[in-house]
Amino acid sequence: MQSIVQVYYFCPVENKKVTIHQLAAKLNLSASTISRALSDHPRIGKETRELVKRTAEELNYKPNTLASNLRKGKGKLIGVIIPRINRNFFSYAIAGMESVINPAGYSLMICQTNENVETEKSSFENLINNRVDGIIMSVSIQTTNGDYLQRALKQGVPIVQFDRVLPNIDVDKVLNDNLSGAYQVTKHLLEQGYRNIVHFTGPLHLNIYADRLEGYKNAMIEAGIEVTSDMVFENALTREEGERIVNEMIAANTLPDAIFAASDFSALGALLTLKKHKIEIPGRVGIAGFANEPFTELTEPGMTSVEQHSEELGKTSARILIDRLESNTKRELCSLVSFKPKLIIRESSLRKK
Amino acid sequence: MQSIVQVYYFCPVENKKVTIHQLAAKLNLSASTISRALSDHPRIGKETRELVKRTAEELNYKPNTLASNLRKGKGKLIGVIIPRINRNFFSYAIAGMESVINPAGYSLMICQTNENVETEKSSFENLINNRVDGIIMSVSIQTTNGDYLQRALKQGVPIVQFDRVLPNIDVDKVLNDNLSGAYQVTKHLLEQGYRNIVHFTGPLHLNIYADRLEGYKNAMIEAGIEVTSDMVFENALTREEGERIVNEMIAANTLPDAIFAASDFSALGALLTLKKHKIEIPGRVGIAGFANEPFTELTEPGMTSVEQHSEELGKTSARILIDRLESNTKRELCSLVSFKPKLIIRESSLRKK
DNA sequence: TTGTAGGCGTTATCAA
DNA sequence: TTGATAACGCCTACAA
Repeated sequence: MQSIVQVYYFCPVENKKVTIHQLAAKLNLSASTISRALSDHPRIGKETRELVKRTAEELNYKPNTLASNLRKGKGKLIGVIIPRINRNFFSYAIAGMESVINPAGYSLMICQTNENVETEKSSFENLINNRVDGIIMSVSIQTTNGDYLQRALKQGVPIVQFDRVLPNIDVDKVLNDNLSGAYQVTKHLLEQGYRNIVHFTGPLHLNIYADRLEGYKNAMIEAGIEVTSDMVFENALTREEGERIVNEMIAANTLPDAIFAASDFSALGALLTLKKHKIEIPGRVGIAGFANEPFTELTEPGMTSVEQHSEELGKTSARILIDRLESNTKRELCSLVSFKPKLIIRESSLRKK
Repeated sequence: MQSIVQVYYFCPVENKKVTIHQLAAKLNLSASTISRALSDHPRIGKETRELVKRTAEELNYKPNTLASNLRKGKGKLIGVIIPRINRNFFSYAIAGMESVINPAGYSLMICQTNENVETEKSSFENLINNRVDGIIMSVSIQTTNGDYLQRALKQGVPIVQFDRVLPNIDVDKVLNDNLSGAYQVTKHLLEQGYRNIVHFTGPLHLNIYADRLEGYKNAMIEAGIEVTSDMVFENALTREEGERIVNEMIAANTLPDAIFAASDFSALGALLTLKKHKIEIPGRVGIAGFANEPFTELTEPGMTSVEQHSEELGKTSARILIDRLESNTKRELCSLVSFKPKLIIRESSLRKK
């Protein structure tokens, strides 16, 4: 990689800041009249309004949202905190939020934590200090408790948690039914004749991984299979971990019948490693992931996974928040919405054809 | 998909907003003293400062950034406008920006336009009205001119354009050398013995597609091959378009030797369609994309593409902007930085082994 | 229909 | 070291 730097001519700056007072002076009106004209207040002459708007345009007036929000006490702004914006699940969730929030006249302030709890806290503070109307969030992998949220809650800033949520905190929550998703996957694997099914999971303080583990266990127990601790791999979310674990299994000659990973990425690592070693999928080992990342459709064999309706989750989260913001009556209840995810069966787990 | 709704108990709100005046009253100090204490002003007693900070903590005081920014005239906030946050290129560019901007004490306000020029304009207005210190942006596919930027520029809000930039607008620019990237790809295909190479491209008013087309043409001409208009497909950026075009080629029996797509997605559509028809890649048709999306590594055969160093682009854009913000001397020049992208050769174009 | 006055929460200036 | 005052730009009673 190489970088070249060139320079060229520049457009000069006129540094005059136009306010409603400038407009007022120019038009021999009062600032309040300008304010009313610009905000389509009813009590104003039609001609005045148009004159003001025209002049504002000419002078390149830009309303100062800061001042306006400060004065009004609030400003149609919603904060979003998520672990990563480049995860399919989250980016579609954001698209869903936008589709609800923008038409309602709000804007979004998006923060990503990169799975870092300190970043999460400071983003949260930042949003609160910027006086957002509400916050929609999904916690990082490192986050174990929500004490830092409590104080904001008391201040009356509504929070909606989605997907990865914290226990013991009374806010609206929008979830996937991870237990059901994992149960569906595991049951499917069992139906395909796999018996010794292992599970790749993540930090179990996070609801999503705890629930997926639970769903897996439920299906196994239902099939009369005991789940022992050596069947559950806890730090197994990344492609690299998936590769590492499968390599170890191959070396130790302990390959299971099937792998159900709580992450598509570790499932990918497993799949690629098995392929590299010419181990047949789904014949010798079946594979299933979770989240239906776009690449699951492209691997060979295609990877069985679980679709989580992320856009719907985003929409619902946004609707609940806006509902709370716009209903003046203070409600005493929180809602808990849960979406049932959908098993997407592909060849990686289809032993019986 | 199904959704269940439940409700449960709720945590009540204490709706008292704490300001520096509350703190002042409580401590029998003046608001200015509180302000100074909280912002670590030098002219303040150590004990007072600690007392104030402790009390602020106790009362759950949150500084009002709006008020502070309004008063100070500015607020350590940088706006980012991009087409889509879930494109690998852009999400890594953002990661790069964050890595520079956060340590410098700024925050990011991220807006995605979904390739819609109206959304782009309103996001832009919104950022300006929120008095961001500067804006880093990449325009949408629909954007053909930057008139709406000019007025903001005159107001002195610095703008850095990256990747997809507009001509005739004097701002700092950070680019990929798309011409070089496309030239490298095409030359590589030629070296592999492909002759009849077609090009999938996008709207040619966008620098990135115009430049890639140019690079492709340069290499072809250099090899003594004339590029005729039927060799260039203009609306060919999506997977669906890639599929459609290749299907038509197959039906019309006009398959080329190789396809160089300006987008990995249309290259993917082409690749999958060829595979479906059992047309050999790279034997019968060679394929190359652009952007090195993660899936290019996973297709079979792996897809040749071009890595664009998006994180570096993001970092550089951020550095240039911050530099401009923090250098008090007004500079008369804009910089133009260009990164040379890197050809990533995979099997989809490797006819000679 | 328009103007006046005051304040949103903070900080900078000046004085004490 | 601290306090009083004014102002950032806007909005909203209230008065005219």
